[in-house]
Amino acid sequence: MATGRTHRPATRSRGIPEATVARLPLYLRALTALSERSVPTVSSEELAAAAGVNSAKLRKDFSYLGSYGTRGVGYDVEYLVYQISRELGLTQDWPVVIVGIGNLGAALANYGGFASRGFRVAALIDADPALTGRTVAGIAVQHTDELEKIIDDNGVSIGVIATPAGAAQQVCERLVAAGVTSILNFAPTVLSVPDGVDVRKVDLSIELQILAFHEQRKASEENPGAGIDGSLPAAEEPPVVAKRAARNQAPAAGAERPASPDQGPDGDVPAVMPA
Amino acid sequence: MATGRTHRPATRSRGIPEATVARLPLYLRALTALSERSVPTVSSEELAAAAGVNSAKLRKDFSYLGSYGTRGVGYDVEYLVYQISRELGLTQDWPVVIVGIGNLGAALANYGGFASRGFRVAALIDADPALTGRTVAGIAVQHTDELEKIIDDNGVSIGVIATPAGAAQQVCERLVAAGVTSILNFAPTVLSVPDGVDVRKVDLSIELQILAFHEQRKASEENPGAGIDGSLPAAEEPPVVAKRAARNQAPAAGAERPASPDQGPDGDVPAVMPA
DNA sequence: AAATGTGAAAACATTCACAGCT
DNA sequence: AGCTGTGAATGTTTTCACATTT
Repeated sequence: MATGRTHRPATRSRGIPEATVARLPLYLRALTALSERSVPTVSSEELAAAAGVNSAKLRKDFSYLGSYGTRGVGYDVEYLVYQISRELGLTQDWPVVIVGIGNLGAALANYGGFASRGFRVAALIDADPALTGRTVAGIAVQHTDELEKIIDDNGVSIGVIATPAGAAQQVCERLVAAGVTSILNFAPTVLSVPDGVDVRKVDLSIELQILAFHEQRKASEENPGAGIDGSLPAAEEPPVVAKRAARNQAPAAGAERPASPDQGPDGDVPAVMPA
Repeated sequence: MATGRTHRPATRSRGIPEATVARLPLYLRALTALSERSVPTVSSEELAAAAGVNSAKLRKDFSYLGSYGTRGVGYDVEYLVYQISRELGLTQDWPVVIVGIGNLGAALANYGGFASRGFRVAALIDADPALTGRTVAGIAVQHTDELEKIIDDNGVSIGVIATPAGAAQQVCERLVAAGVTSILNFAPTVLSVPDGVDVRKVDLSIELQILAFHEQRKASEENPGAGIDGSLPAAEEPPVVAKRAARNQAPAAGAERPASPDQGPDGDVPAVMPA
């Protein structure tokens, strides 16, 4: 998932495994919930259950942070909340800009989780002049022209891209040039960035496709033999396959594609993007 | 059980590694773009670059699907598009329901990538009576009461949850009871589901927190001195390490020794939710 | 000559199982 | 007695490097 792997051991093995880092937010959320209920301590077993992992993994994860538990007792909730927050860098406030205020960008701006927990939406940016000045989630949308100034004025180092795919790379470059070094990309495109810049990607259609894969497998497990086209082209000639043997109900309006067997790049539906 | 007895080599054996499955959509997108430009063949090197991975990994991934390339030449773009689509189950049409039509749900409904590529939004569902009947992305929002009927009538097996966190588990249970076996969860909560049900999670604030972790590390690399050095003490620490972002800083609760759970609520907000 | 497909090695991640602390 | 912290074992993923095929 994480793109851009530019981390070196440098000195001491100060490196927490990436897989562990990815779970820390999960633990933090579970701990925060416990904290709100004034639960003073929690065992690895309980916390693991709340976070949806197993306890051995959790203990191993925590062991990379240090020894923050008490044998025979468990972990002090408040203390652990603080330690993990610190490890994640959430004890400081991160100003964030969101570029692309379409449906998705607006949803992100309204997302409560942003405002809490160390992140602050410093600005909303969009290329559409019709949007600038309008207010979304209590924040005025500013025009793309201002991008560099906004980044600079606010000391922004984290940017969120929620533009159409076609605009993403360009926006990315401007963000990076202006000083942003971490990007959360919602546009369905691969961003190329210089070393030292981190990119994380959230891609709806990829998630759905992964689900479809497993769903299909479930189906064929119950009903083997119903597979599509069992014939295995044992590496024959790569023919211009007549694709999509539509065997299902009619798709919604015009998502069909003409599969002319003779030639033609025939539009495979473009990788569309978020609004 | 069952499964596992592979007759012959060469063919796809059961069990494509999960890491590979997660990359197939990426390859598919890159291939689709090539297809649109009428590029007939592509090498592992080129395709890997377009997908943002390295070529050895790509070849290994493809080797799990079968031998679809031609040595000395590369891969036939159209053919590979078809093979990967088939493997992912995209040669059939998957009806999907979206539950929770707030900001996020609406954004998802409008997301173009949904309609294309084998997915079809079969229904939008929300608990708010004020919304039902209203149209979003050309689809009428229906009330939660209809959930079971909708699932059943449309043969839905994939559900998307975009409700507030508090409602997610309940919605999940109803979806599962009605026959849904794959869930894409946008609510920031851990869903518990019976065996056989797949859940994937998309969590904005987790992604941001992971970025913050790396961002923090970058900052302390340039500006050692006030870093997070794990071997040392907890207690206070001079926040505001970042080069940029010298804005506010967060709470920073006491967190001395793990002992007194007396105080706690430092106005820590709940794990908020979308919509 | 060019590029795939794949064993084998290396790196990384998870799980086990228990010694050691409270 | 209970629960953490961690080496060792196991499993998974990535990378290497090259024989094989066109």
